[in-house]
Amino acid sequence: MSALAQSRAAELLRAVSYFARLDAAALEAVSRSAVSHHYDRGAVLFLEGDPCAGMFIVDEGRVKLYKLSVEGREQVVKLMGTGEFFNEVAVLDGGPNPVSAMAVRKSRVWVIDRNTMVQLLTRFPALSLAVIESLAAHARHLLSLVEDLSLRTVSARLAKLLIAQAEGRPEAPRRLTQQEMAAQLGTVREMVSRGLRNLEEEGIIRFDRHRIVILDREGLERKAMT
Amino acid sequence: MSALAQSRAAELLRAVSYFARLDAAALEAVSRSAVSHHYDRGAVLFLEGDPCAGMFIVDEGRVKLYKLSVEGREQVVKLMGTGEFFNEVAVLDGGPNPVSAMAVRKSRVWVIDRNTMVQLLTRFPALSLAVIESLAAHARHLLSLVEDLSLRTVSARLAKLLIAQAEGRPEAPRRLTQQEMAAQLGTVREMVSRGLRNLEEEGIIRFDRHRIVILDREGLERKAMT
DNA sequence: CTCCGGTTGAGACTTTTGTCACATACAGGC
DNA sequence: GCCTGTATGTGACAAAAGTCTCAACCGGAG
Repeated sequence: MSALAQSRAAELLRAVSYFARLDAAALEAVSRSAVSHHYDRGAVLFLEGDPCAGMFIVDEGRVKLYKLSVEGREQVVKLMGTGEFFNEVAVLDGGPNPVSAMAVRKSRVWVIDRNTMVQLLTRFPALSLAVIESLAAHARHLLSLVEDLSLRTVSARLAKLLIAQAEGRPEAPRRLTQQEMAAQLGTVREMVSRGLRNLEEEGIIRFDRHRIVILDREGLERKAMT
Repeated sequence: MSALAQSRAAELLRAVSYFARLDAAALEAVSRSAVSHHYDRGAVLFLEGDPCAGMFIVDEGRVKLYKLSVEGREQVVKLMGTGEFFNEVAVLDGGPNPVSAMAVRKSRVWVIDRNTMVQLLTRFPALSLAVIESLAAHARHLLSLVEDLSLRTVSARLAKLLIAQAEGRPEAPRRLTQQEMAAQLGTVREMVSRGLRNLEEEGIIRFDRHRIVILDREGLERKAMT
């Protein structure tokens, strides 16, 4: 938890996609306000319902935003990677954090407290545009999640996830455990296990020592729509 | 589809909550750009997947934003009333409309096409703040919808809906059909019928000639959390 | 008053999803 | 190689949600 050296901060921030269009003054102001935090895998950044924890920007690592049911089932809302904002909603409306956040691996983030962020937004209109873009992307993602949860079966959601994983990075085979997939799909591990088994029996996927190989992309896409 | 007389438009816009803080110049610019449309009950304003239909502001009436499954089941995403924005997401990211929109009763709306809206946003930073607020509210609502769909039973969602209806307007008894409730809850009419029946048997609600009366608010809230 | 469309109540049944309980299987650490 | 914690496969069930079908009800329009 240390203030960033100015030049270093500005340089890092420039790499953040949403900040790309900001002028030097704005960048400098943002970097002066940001505090860098570090979290180990599994560390909780903040909890849903707590007072606004401020604006977060991922520098490096991976953070999951999630909700828990009373019985302890987890729904992952979104995974945030380098250069992405999160918790804008609480910052902007002043309400409590709408979700919980946990590092899924060693991560470094910048935090800007709510008051500071609000001032920055009024001083630098270009920053507003950056936040608007981030919010719009967030909203579009949530709408698609609502559609999936309400109108698609678990197997269809699973097929979609496999497709997304595949095109996300053809190389970086960050393999998810079935438990992680289940949390993203809003179901339980067993359903994922059975879903994968079915896809394998139908010849749509194949397992190469625990890595999933897509044999029939067409078929998978067909599954994904229903 | 007619351009608004300037003074009238500005006056109406001033009543829109999100525009409350705008100065006269901004209001004037917005009103000059807005075109008023009228839709009868059941009319479709735009469809999901079509190219951005522009920014919409409800003047009067009620518009539902919804998604349809391939089998035709409907999930209502949000109901928009007087003074609320919608379709900001498509306007801001330039993508297709993320949902469909239909008037649930005779409605009048203002429409601002995407290019115009983008120009307005850069010219009037205060307008950006208004859009940000609207987006944040939208996102918070969607997060709660995701939570409900993924982590709550249909009966819990129903209980929540009854509570929301009750405090929405204690007087205006806009009564929903079971079909409409089902579409909001992401389920089918029969489930709503049974859910209501159960609540009645448990003495939590009562029917006063098709109007629902809450007898045990506590009990209802208990149902709503599980 | 009567007819008619939209709405509601209900039973029987199917499908989907989630739970429980174990048996393997696998990857490192030692 | 042997342990051990995590990850996975699976069957048997239980519960939740959805489908199908029909009867009954209700509130205007004519």
